[in-house]
Amino acid sequence: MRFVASTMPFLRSYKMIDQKIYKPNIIEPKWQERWEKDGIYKSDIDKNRPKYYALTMLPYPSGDLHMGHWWAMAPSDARARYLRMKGYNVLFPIGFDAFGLPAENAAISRNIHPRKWTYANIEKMRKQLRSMGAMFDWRREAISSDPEYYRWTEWFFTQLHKHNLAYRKKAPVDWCPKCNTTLAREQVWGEDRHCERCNTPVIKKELEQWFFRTTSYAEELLDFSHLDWPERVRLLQTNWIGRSEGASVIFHTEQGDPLEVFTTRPDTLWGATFMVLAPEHPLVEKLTTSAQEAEVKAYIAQTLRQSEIQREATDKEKSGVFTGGYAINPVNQKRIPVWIADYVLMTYGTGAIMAVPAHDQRDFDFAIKFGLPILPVIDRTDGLTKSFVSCHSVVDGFIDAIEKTGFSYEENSEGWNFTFPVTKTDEFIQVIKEFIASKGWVEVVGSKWVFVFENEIIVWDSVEKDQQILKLCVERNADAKQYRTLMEMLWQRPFYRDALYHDGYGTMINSEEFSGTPGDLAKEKVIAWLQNQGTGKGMVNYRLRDWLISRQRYWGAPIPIIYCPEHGAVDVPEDQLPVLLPDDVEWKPTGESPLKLHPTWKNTTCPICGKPAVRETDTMDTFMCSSWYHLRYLSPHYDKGPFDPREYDYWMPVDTYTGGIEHATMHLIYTRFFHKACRDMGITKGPEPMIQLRNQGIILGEDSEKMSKSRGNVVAPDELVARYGADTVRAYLMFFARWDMGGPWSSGGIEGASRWLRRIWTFYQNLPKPGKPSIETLKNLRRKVHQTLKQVTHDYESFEFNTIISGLMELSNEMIKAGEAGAAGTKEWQEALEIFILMLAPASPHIAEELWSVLGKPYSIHQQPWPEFDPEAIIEDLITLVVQVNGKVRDRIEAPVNITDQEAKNLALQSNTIQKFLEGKEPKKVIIVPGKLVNIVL
RNA sequence: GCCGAAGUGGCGGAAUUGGCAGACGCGCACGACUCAAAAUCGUGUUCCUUCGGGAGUGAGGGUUCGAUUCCCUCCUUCGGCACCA
Repeated sequence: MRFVASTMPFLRSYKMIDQKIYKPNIIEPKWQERWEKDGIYKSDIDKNRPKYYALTMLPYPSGDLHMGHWWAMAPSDARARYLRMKGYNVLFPIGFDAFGLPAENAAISRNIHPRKWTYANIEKMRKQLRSMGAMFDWRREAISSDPEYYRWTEWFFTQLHKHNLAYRKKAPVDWCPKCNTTLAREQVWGEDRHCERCNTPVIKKELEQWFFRTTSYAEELLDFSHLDWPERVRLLQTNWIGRSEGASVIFHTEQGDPLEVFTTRPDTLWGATFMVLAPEHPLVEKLTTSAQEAEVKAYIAQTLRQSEIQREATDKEKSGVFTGGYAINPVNQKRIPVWIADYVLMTYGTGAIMAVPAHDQRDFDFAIKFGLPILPVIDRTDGLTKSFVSCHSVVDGFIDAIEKTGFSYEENSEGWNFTFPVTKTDEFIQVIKEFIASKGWVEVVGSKWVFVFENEIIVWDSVEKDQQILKLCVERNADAKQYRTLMEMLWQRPFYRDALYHDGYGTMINSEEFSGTPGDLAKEKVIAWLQNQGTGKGMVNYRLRDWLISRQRYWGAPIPIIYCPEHGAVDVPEDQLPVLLPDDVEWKPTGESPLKLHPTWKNTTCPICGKPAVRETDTMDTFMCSSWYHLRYLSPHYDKGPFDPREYDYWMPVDTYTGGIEHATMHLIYTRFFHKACRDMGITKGPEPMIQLRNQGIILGEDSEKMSKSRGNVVAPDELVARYGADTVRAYLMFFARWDMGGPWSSGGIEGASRWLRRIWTFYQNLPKPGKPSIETLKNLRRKVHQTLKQVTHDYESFEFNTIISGLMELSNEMIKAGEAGAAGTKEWQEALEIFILMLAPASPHIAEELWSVLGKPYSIHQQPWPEFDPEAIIEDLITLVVQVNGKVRDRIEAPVNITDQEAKNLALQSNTIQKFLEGKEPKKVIIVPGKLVNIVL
């Protein structure tokens, strides 16, 4: 009895038994029953009408329909209803994504069977869904945990396996210790790599698991040309798939083993001064010399341990060890050391890299830390050139001389910092040469790399020169002894830092015959050359991984595989599908599938040889179920295949798919992969499963935080429906925010929507008496009606639900005013009454049906055609001519709509208000926007 | 760090193409009805003002007769990715 005070109007209305008071709790169930009985929302194949498949993401049966479901579904339903009125044969189905962990967790904590828990929840949610008054065709309801459904989930697995798109491999996989199962990469979130469902940090486990070859479709998944999807989702998917173009280059170890690397920068090959392998790389053992063995083994052990306890995100410091082994750089035959480091991942590329420290930030950090040689091989594109001149390096008179030549500098206690364009380098060196002290040197860095000594000028253009120059420096200043490379020495001077490293595409330098190749051609030229030499080739790499689908849980579709000692992994024959889940299992979380611990379930015989064999005991990721539910809706009870091909040919593809953005890199990639794989197996047709996608935003609690039970900010739709009625909740949800944005809930706002519907109700129940309206009144009324119709039609097409309701609110305000002005009883009046209710029908279907019948119109409003606006009617005959002086609005003049520019100008100049602002001056210029505005420039 | 989106009254938000900023609603104030309250209806509501006006769409600059809208720089918030070679 929380709402005693506010339910008062309803309570009173019961007592008064007054038909004229709006009672949504009476009319809503009444119409829902009638619609159900008459079957007005049955969607059957009808080749005479254009089809429209409107799909909303299916809910998980958690047991409660929350505000997010309403926010996602109610406006989608309104739009589906609008399309139906537009003449489409609309399919708007519903079902349940009914497999999954929460059911099993409930079983563990409350000792209820997952099936019982799930189906009780479904029953409850069906009731809640019905209260929404949506046009779901319940005959097409599909539940993924029904054997008649998962029979086909298993069947799809078998098909994928037969076509080599499903495979089994041992791999380090992400494991959630709380959910006691493996997770797909997409289900691991955040910096601390936690489980998407329960937030527990995941650990790595080495397990034999089933995968789908999503990577085979990486390139095609990047093609969105057949899709009308939000840019945001396309971008998320594009980044997730992570295409990078480059080359595969084959290095060789000194012992002669090929060592393949992937690089996006083949143009930097001459700057590859060392190599780094992932600690798990197969060649590590062979490369490691006995002297380095202990260190290497310790490092490998450390990284393995680290990956289990999670690498600290704060620990960005590079680590690694030298193997003692060397490789040969194939472009210049130079011998370069091979290291191992955990910044190279075994799971990307080949698990080995060529390190180009001068042009890759990570390699640079690594080289600086371990004193490895760094050689710039790409010219800077910004021409940044720097030189620090110590006062000990030059003799008296230097600074006067350099000033005379026009160089500017910053002075500090040690000397002078120069920054100048690369074109002035020679001039700079000339002056330095003249004033260089015998125990000094001066270096130029950035766009040129030159060291000036008393007797010679040395250009730093090779790794050999690095050491040679360093030696000369040490001779002059013993402090330099501590540095292993020139770059390490230069790095100590903060002034230089921004000039030492860059990763831009500039002209190649220090690269033998390729030196001088411009940056925009460098990559392709080197790739062509590598290909010619047989040492490499162009290659594309993707960040996307294959989809790990094994789950060590009970409540999912079993993976239909039998392991035979003789024949290996054998598919369960199609006529034996589905592999049914046993009912009697132990829930205790052990880290093994409960199916594995069942005493008999896994024992079977090999379909090939008939000898004893065991079943796969893992179940499938539930994203597998949701990858094809849009197909099961077409014929949920069909038993000759996953779907009835006649239904498929009529309804597919999905025309509009609505749901949350959180699925961008999970469900929405999986379902596209699934469709394309099925297409290649001859099961589905067309390039894509869902043509148009629109995402709703998220509704937050009133405190602007995510709704959650623990926060106590959950707004329950059931309570709102009981208090205000579904029509009000629907209208308010459409009104209160942009659908694609969402935002914090406002309990005050819904009162506004409630008032509005009550006002409409009262208005239609007590229509004003006919009067003597002016022609103007009627014309204005009709204009407003048709303008609103045009706008609302447009807004339904483009998912702008909030302006649909505000437009209808405006119109209803106008209609009330027109009624007061005596418009009742005219044909314009009647038209307004009807069109308004027709436009309201998709948003608030029950009140619309009731008021439609009050108008004496035939049942059902939801089978009426959407009205067409009259282009003649929307034309204004008076415009407000805005008159500006110097861009500021100074006057507004009513003028006929067809006013000429000259007339508009005259009218503006004649206005008394404007005269005042002109102050007798002659306008310099008059800008006229026809029918809108005059701007007088003084 | 990289990529992306968004910043408009007290609040949610509106503004077809660069052309009247703040539609519609909430809230608030005042008034009507009422013994009273609720509900309902009406009026007002960006800020400042010397009542002439002036300022104003995160901040600063630019293009333009004219910028919430286009361009540049920056700030804040949110989302995604994060040693991806």
